[in-house]
Amino acid sequence: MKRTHYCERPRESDIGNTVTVSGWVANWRDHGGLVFIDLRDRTGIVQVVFNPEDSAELHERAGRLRSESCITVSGVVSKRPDGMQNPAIPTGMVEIKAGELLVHNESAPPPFDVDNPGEVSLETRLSYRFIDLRRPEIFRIFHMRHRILQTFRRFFDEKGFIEVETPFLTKSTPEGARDFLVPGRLTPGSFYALPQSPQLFKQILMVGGLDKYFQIVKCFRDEDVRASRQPEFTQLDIEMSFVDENDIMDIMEKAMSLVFELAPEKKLSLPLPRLTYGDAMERYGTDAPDLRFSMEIGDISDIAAGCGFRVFKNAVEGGGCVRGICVPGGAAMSRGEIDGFIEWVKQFDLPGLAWFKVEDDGPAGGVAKFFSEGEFNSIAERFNAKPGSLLLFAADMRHKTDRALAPLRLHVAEKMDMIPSDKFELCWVVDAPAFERAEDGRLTFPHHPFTAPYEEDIGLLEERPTEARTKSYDLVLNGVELGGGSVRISDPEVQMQVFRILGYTQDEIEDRFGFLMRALNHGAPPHAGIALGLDRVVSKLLGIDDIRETIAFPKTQRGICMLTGAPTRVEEKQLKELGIATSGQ
RNA sequence: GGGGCCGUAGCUCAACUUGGUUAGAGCGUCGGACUGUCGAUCCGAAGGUUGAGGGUUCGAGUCCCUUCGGCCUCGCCA
Repeated sequence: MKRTHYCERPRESDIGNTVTVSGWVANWRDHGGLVFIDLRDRTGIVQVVFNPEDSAELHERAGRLRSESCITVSGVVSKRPDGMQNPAIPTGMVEIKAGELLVHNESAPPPFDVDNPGEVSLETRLSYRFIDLRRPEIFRIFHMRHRILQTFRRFFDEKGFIEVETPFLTKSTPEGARDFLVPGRLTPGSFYALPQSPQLFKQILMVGGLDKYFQIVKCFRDEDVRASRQPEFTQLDIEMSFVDENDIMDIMEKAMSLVFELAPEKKLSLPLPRLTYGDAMERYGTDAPDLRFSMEIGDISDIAAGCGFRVFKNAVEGGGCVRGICVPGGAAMSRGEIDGFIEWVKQFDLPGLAWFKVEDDGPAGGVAKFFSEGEFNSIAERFNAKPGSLLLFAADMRHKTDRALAPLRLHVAEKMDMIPSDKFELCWVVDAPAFERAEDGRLTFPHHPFTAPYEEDIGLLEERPTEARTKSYDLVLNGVELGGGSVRISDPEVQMQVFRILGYTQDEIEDRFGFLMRALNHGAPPHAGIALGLDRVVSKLLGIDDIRETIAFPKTQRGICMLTGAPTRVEEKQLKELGIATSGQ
């Protein structure tokens, strides 16, 4: 008995035809006489009727069927009796009168109800992912993921890109995220690392003349798991030769607009807005701004410097700043709600917030009394604050004010219901600096050390490294970084200079990046590229917050696969072979 | 590494203010009835090391400590 139709297919036009359907028992209703089986496959549900008058033997076997058993049934598609139709399902006008039944595999009682899962914990669902995946809404996620991947593949193929696979067993790079290591059996004491991204390989492919490369590829980073982060995740990786930053942004925008057509309610307007990294940091306090609402961060350090409020004055005199947001309608908030915000920002290591309300006759409450009328007017003007607004200020070093204000802006907006949930604000954040000063004073990089600075900023690299801008671009959607890229350094002198500024010795450069330096000395073309976090693209397009929902077999917060239990201990023999000793535990 | 929430039947939850007899409910499961249901209905039953271990107490699901696991978050994520 071979399947002829998917469960959702039989309709009134099929009445009288014999069909064979396969699937899982979604529900069973035994009336003593009639037995009804709702049969489910990935397309939907169809009702099968077993009538003892047709076959007593078949009816008896059907009566023993239970949820989630896997069966194949054939029978005649029949019109349901009047009044017995079910308009809730597409096949609800018909039913299959069973003539033959094949039970492939009975199911033990499922740990949760597939069609009414309620609020089953992710833990349980992932342990029984094979049951969870039978749910129509879960199938829809993976079908969408498939379509997004196929859309990208088709698009880049049509544009002349070549998909090339790069190695998973590769070289550890101590900078960046922590590596997953794989011991090399033939080279005891040596380790491969799983790639954090195929970055250097794709650059080498450009030097090799591939010209246009793409890959949909797993990347691995051994950092703490979050709802938006998995230790292994999928990137859409792109690299092109003889192009500049605009070419990459242009082609990516076209690809994204195609993908967005898969969710027709989410329209994109092209070209996407671009804002500079400096602008984003100034106005939103983050390099991944959420543009669905305004409530931009304002800076009143100049006014605060001369005001009578010691906390503000001291902050500015100590090299810090005073920055804040203006909450329209926030003056209606109670003292308790405002105190709630003050408590909330403490998780970002900010001591608190200063605040006052703007009323018809001037400032009120909080720190209002410390400001002259002139100072108040300047502040109100800067924020364009209307009566009824609430002003919230953070006074501290710039990196600390912004670390708190950026999430506070989102937090308040959510509380005030200012975020239109159907809006999709995609933008580019460009021109990130080549270097950033870490809190311990060391130089790091916002992107990676292969990012090309603007020619006119190369002179700044040595003297004022944090002011040198790069030809970089991050793609940001509703406050989430979907991906980023840059024009790469193709001049070996510049690359060497960047490594030296980062403090690498000649030996270290040769040891870690010797192959790159050699490539850059053998006819490297100008090249640029980008990588997108596909799990995030998929979840955003589906309106899902947790990327685990879009990954077939994701890891838990401790990096454990609930299905297999990995990672697990291995046999002593295996370790010995690899020359590895574990330290106790 | 830090902070927080959670863990009770297969699943989702309850057991209160203040520790008190035999830890309950819905769904599911099992048995029975039923020829038009579709989250079927009705009758009945089984099902618990309250995540684990220790402590306080006459008495612990409840309080304390440790531990395991899940989730959120800061740090981390070139």
